[in-house]
Amino acid sequence: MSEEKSLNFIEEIIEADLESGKYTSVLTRFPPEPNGYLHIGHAKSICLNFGLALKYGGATNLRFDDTNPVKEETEYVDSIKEDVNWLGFTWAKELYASDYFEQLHGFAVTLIQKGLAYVDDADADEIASLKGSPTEAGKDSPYRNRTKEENLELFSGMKEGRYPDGSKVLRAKIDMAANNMHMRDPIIYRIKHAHHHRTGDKWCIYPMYDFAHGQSDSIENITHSICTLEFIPHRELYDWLIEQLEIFPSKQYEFARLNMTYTVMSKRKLLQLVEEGYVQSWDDPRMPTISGMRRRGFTAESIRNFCDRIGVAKRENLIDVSLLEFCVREDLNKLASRVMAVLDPVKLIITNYPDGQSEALISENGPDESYGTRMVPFSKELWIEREDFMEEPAKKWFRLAPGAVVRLKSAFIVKCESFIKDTKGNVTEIHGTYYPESKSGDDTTGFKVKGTIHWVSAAHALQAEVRLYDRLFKVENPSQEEGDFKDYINPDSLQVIPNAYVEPSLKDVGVSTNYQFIRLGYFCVDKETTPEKLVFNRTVSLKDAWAKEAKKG
RNA sequence: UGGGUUAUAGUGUAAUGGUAGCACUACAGAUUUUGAUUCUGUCCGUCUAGGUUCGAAUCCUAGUAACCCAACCA
Repeated sequence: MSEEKSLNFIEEIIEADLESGKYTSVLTRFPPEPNGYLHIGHAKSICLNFGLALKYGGATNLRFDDTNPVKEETEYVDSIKEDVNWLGFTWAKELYASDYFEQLHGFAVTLIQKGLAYVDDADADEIASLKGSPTEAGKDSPYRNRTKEENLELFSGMKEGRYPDGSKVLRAKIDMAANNMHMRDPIIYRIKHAHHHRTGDKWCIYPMYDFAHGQSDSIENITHSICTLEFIPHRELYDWLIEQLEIFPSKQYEFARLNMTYTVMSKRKLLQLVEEGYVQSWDDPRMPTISGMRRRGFTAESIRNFCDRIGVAKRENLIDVSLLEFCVREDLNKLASRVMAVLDPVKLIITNYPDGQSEALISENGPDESYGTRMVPFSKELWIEREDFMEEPAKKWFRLAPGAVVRLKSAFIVKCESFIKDTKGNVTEIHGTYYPESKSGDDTTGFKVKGTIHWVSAAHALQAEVRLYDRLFKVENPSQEEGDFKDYINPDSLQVIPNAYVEPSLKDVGVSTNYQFIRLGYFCVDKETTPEKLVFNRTVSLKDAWAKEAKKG
């Protein structure tokens, strides 16, 4: 009696296709161009394509759409494979559109032989001007009526490298007056004397997207070819080519791409951020790239859950990043061990605790026994969070203040007796006394304290660099603002704390392990951590009810 | 101004002629040795105007708004 989850529109199509017997199984594909790193928008597509195959017992190919050699690189191929894998998906076949160059060339020859394609000598500007406009029909190219023989000869010359880049193209012969601009004799092959990351210098003509994508789908017998909304106008051409070529009829379906608040989601813009140094790399933890989010400490599980929750439909959307943060906290809450770290330290001296003494206290690693426990050293001098002390306590303040009492997590109850300030008025030391009978788990005092704060023993603490990340942009939708999207970058998206203190149990941590720094947030070990220097990334803060309360004034 | 696509709480997404539901957010409360988690509750919605129907988010008509299309990019 599981609750039936409603189907998205693509699932409805698939179920209808399966039921009618049109197909007996589904084959999808994820078709990235290897010209950039994958981002959370791709994750939506990956989860959709692979998820559909998983749900309906089919398979998914990973196919690189590598038809433009000047933009594509092996580095990107490698990162894409790593990201898809990390997200938890396994492709049936690793394929490349370039694997089909020979067949694709054959298809082009077929089209010419059928009188459905011609070689055009016009240059880019001429072709564009003859194309007309959305409200105005195009005009035929003067080369449109060449004979099949002439076209065959010319196309063969193109292939053999007899012509320079841009001097000729092969166009499908469809309808220069079509309402759909993509049907006005689209270019299907162009000359590029460029080195291809896989085929090397074998080719100097390359198919355009429209003459590669659908044909590759068809060659692979893809049943449901799922892409984003902006390809809707391409579908007519997609179907036309398959029909004229008389090949396997793959079908294209379009869904709305993901947009998310406070970030940008185009490879072009992300590339700019990297190249112009607004972020340090594609995997900068502020980036919405999969590698950036991974480095930031997001889990694959949480990203999959997010993609599940945002749904699949055809309307434009702008997802609130707080949903992603919710998914991340939800998963990390289950899996992260709790430890103590102090980011903005101020010293707390327990005046009635013996000098030079220390003791190991048992602390739970999580909310229940399954997380286990660890030992944490306690001593006379502790670091606590500056923010946890208020000289003149606000209303509803549960933390430290002159005369106030708090529990030190997993340790003792302390009472603040006094504090010292420097000449600038900054608190430099807080003095307090502790109640020896109030030891955590063994408290016989009967005191009820409202607040519990975290701490680390000054003598035992480890120094660490902690990097706090905030949203990359100051506005919800930077792409829709006036002017350049880069004008809206948040200058405070990265705050580095060079000398935070963390408890000694973190001495030999493994890169990318997730922790909860109690009361502060989820953090993970950055790849730049060395035996000499610990580096943590804040994945996401904890929800902070006090911050809200404080804002009210 | 041609063609295409889409309109349901603040944000997403269901309801396929029959009680407008779910999640996030926001707000309020309970529990809490994390002001976390957990739990409970509250606010808020069918683009507009007509029509068909016992009954319309859903069907019809006319509007309106948003997005996409004129790269030898994908």
